[in-house]
Amino acid sequence: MDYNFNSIEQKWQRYWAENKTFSVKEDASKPKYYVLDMFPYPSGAGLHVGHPLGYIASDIYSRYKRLKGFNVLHPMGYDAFGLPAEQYAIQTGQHPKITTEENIARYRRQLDRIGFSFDWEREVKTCEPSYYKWTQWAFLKMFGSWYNNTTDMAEPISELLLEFEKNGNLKVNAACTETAPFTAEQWQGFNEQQKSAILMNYRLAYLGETSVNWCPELGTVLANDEVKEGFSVRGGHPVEQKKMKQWLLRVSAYAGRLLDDLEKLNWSDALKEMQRNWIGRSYGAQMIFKVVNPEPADGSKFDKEYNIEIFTTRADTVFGVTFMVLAPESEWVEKLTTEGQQEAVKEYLNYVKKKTERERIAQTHNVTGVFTGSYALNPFTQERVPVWISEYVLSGYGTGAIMAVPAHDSRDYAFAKKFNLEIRPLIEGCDVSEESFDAKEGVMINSGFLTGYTVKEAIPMAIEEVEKRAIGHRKVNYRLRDAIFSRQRYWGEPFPIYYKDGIPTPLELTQLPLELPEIESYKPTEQGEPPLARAKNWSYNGYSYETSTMPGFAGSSAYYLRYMDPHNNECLVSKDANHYWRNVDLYVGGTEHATGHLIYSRFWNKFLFDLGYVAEKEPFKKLINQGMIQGRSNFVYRVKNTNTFVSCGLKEKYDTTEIHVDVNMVYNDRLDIEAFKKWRPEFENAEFVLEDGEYICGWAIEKMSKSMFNVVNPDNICESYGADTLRLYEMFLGPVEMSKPWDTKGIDGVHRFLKKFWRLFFGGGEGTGEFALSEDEPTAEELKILHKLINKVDTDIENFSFNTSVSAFMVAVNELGALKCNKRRVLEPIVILLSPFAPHICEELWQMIGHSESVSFATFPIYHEKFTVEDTVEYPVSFNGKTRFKITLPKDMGKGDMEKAVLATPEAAKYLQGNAVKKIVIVPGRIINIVM
RNA sequence: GCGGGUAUGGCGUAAUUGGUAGCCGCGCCAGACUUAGGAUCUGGUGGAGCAAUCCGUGGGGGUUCGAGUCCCUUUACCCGCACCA
Repeated sequence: MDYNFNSIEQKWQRYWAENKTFSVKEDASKPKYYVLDMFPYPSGAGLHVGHPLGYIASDIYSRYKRLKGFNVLHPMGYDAFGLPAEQYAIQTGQHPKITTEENIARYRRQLDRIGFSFDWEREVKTCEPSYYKWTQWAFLKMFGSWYNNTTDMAEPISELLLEFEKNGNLKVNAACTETAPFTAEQWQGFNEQQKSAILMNYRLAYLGETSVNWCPELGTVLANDEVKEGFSVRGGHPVEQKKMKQWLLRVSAYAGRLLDDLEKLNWSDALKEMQRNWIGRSYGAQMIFKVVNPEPADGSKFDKEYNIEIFTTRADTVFGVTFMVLAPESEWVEKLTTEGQQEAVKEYLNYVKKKTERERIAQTHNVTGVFTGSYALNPFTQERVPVWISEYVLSGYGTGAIMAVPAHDSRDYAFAKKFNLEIRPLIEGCDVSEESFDAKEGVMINSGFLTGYTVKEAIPMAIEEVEKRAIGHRKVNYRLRDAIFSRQRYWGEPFPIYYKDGIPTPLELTQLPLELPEIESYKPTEQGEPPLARAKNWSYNGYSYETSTMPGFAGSSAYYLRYMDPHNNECLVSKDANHYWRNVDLYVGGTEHATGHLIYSRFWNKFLFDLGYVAEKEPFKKLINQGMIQGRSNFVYRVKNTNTFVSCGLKEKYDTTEIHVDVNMVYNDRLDIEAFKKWRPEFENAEFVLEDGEYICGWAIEKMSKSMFNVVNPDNICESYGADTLRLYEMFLGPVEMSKPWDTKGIDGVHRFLKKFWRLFFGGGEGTGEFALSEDEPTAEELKILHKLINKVDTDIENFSFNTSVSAFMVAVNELGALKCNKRRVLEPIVILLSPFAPHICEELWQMIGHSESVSFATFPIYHEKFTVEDTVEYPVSFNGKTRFKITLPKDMGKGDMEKAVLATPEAAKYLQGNAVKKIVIVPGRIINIVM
């Protein structure tokens, strides 16, 4: 009987669906295990062979854990809000919901064909009101919370209100937007608008006027992780900075915890490092520099005293400050610009404003700046230093102002050189004539009380002195900024907020979900308002709703929680379900979410943890980043101005143009000429110059995409080889974490393995006869093969090393084939072992063996060492590290006896040639080395 | 510029974690069945040499009886961040 994978796979996919084989419920009698894939955005292009790589790996792991007796939660869903569907809607007028539903249906068909063990009853789609109700709910919870730095957690804003009424904000230690101090009396005197504005400074989801990444092409703002090198990640359109009022999430409040808790996670070092850099913690001091009146004669501007506050990690270098620099956007700029410098500063600010983000990046080391006319006093030396403005100081980091120490900071150095400012070295023996000395090492000079100390000693001493003199304080700074949370788009979650007399007011929780209204066109309005402004009769008792929608990461931030209890209409996830499933044990997905989704999700989870809604501090315990599968493109070579194509090996002899050719018409780099002629009308009469009667195509590794004609569709692979072969082959290609090009060539080897395996059940590798298993006792040799395999597969799966497991299966099947072994007691356990990798064929064989239940309910076989351990060991014998001969010795022989046995051999005498033995190194079970 | 990673046959990779380098597969070579089919099966396949043997894990150095594995140094490629004070 032949291995008919098509009918087998259809049969079992139907069986799993009908019997709901993979449906799970909370079950206190079993340990839980939660395996999650990053859910896909259902794009119009469908799946290519690269997409399922991670899904296959996680599916193998899920099935394996099930065999090991775990209650496995393994769900799947769709990140269904997003730009492409909306762009399509703008062009065609078709509702994005329709496009999205069509794409989801296609994804589902493709996924089903690969035989995943998802519990589809738990499917979520972020665009459904029953789902985004809980996205909106979380937003309202954030709106209603503030971050208490003293308790280091989020707390309800109602408690903050009580405190305001009692003591004002004087005792409040919050992560908030800078707010002027006020007393209880003052608070009570504020009107509604004022109160609302102040509270906004404290809320975790807040409306703020900030400089945002504005993408004119897309007509929306973008978060920092959605912008790369001045272009939008989606679409690649230019992005500029713009001041706008936007909703933000106070992610920065959690920066410290997001960084510290990273330690406990079982993620790759690379990914953790990426998050560390993104959060960017630096320890230092905040310090005040007094501004002194430079021009007393016309100094009406300076009737007030100003303090410039700066942040530095190098407080030890304060004696080397020779000037100060403000960011162009700094609020001090206006205050400190003197009469005489008005024109120059204005001109400079204009110049900066005109530059786009892209230009600033391109001209990174272009030194520009202007003098304000003002001077500040060095708090340690009382020296007067000039205050400058320059774009190299960023308004978004620290205080937007710096003390410049050109001798020990390369940027300050470049600035000082350009504008001829003093460079004062502070470290013994350093040479600053050519470049600055940035390293934190050496002994301080010219530094008052710090002179003579090393840099390492001086930094904490300087900070201490700053605090003692009350001119500043210790400070930890983060690079992580609050996440911009509104998008001027249609296809996203509406904000459950309306504006009552200009005051942003939340809907009641019971009024959720606030559904996305129907509109006639998906474009922004003529006035440049978001598309939702077009909605008719869409208001709350006449008060207009917020017209922005939430960004893509809103829906994906808590979906792993929703899977635990997807149909609950009362809460995001019930306490029971959450306390059973807790968090994700294994999360599989790409690295591209390192600084986006994976930060937001952790933040979101921590916030819900603070409020007591979830049991765990971290959402994803272990994370595996699957590599990308690249495409392997094929080329044909057309001789210029002709319709003649030359084979790759001959192309140097002609003047040719390289043309991408659809890889589906190429086999082992050999072109199917007939298919090629039919591919495009212009090639119908093409002529060919062949090599050995064949047309050989050129090739290159490129991104897998439609335009390169190198997309390999998993459906086609399933059609011609079967899903089990596809699954095995994707794993066999190499470690899951590694990026690699797809090459269909090698797939035959894996397919052959399955056929060989199948044949074992039909006459022990011999024939194609009837199903025939023997009940005979297995021999020691056969048991050894089996138990070696059990051990190997078990440890390999635990280590996520699937490629080596597949190799181990191949070895075992080859060996059993050579022995013509068709014994049930050997083959039955192997069916179980292989079932996570190739579930369809294993289900079929399992049934043929005589089991009535799915192999998914089998138990993983137990490894017995006694079946694999030999009584004798063959040792390679080396002389001074060079292997010379082999000797077989009993396994339990003592080291002394082994030495004697080795030295007694004629070979030993030959290689020793009378030399004295200095020492014999014996590694039991491994090697014997004789040192002469 | 800073940070992280990788480097092994013609190719994808493996190596019980410091112990016989090259498992498994592709490709290639030979053979079998058939007869020119991108089928199947068997055997061979790191390099040099008739051979014993020698050489081999990007390059150079080191530790060790022994290094693909550990340390130093250097080169190439990949990824992330990038005026972060």
